[in-house]
Amino acid sequence: MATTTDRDLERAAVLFRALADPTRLGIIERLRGGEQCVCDLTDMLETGQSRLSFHLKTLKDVGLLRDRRQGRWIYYALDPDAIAEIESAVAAIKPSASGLRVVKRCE
Amino acid sequence: MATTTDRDLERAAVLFRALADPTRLGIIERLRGGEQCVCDLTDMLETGQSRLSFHLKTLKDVGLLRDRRQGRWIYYALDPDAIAEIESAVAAIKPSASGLRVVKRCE
DNA sequence: TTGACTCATCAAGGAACTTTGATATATTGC
DNA sequence: GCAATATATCAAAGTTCCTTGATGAGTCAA
Repeated sequence: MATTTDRDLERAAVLFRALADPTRLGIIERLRGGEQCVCDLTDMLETGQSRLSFHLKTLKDVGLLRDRRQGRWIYYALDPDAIAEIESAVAAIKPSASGLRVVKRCE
Repeated sequence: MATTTDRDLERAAVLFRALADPTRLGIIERLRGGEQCVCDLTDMLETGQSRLSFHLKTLKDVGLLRDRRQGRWIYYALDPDAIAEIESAVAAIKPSASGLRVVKRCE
């Protein structure tokens, strides 16, 4: 089991903070089925354009999304590596088997 | 596959926000091995008392920690149910198998 | 090249979160 | 009861995050 450094905690916190918003979770959910252009997301999420753009950038900045321009549209997609990173961050906070017992008390 | 409601997204965002801080992740990491009293956490995390108390409350308020008083000490422990809740929230953002293909384009 | 369209960026205001130091509360031992 | 200890709570200040409306930049078609 690898040890967790301060830098790991920082990175995990950054990822979790990116997920700490219902609008951004809604974006991610809509990208589960594959990439979407911003126009489709705007329709689906019923949100202002600059607001959506802000949240897309937030997710992209931490590596959760990739984007690609095609003509006048820009397509966003989930980055599977970042999703895997989140899964491992969650695995790192799961109680260990030995943790099911009390292992220490103040004397 | 259950559908995700706005309320689910709200709740998931609340959980992720609680995890979006390195100090709180440090607390959780130290509780993986079992419950600890605040005094031990203060020593380990080298942080001010009121600051630690604030973060413990933040984690407890969203259901991630439980506490119990024993004499003059208060012991905190991870709540396994909340950890499971986080795991399912993460599972809900994983790309679906069909999402590996592009399923829709703007025309 | 002009206009329409799609999206990003910027600035300003407001809201939410965090830290700090001071004070309050509960428990224990004397 | 009193003092000491462990922890919570509160208020004030600082910091970060979010929303909104306005503007800018890239692309296409005529």
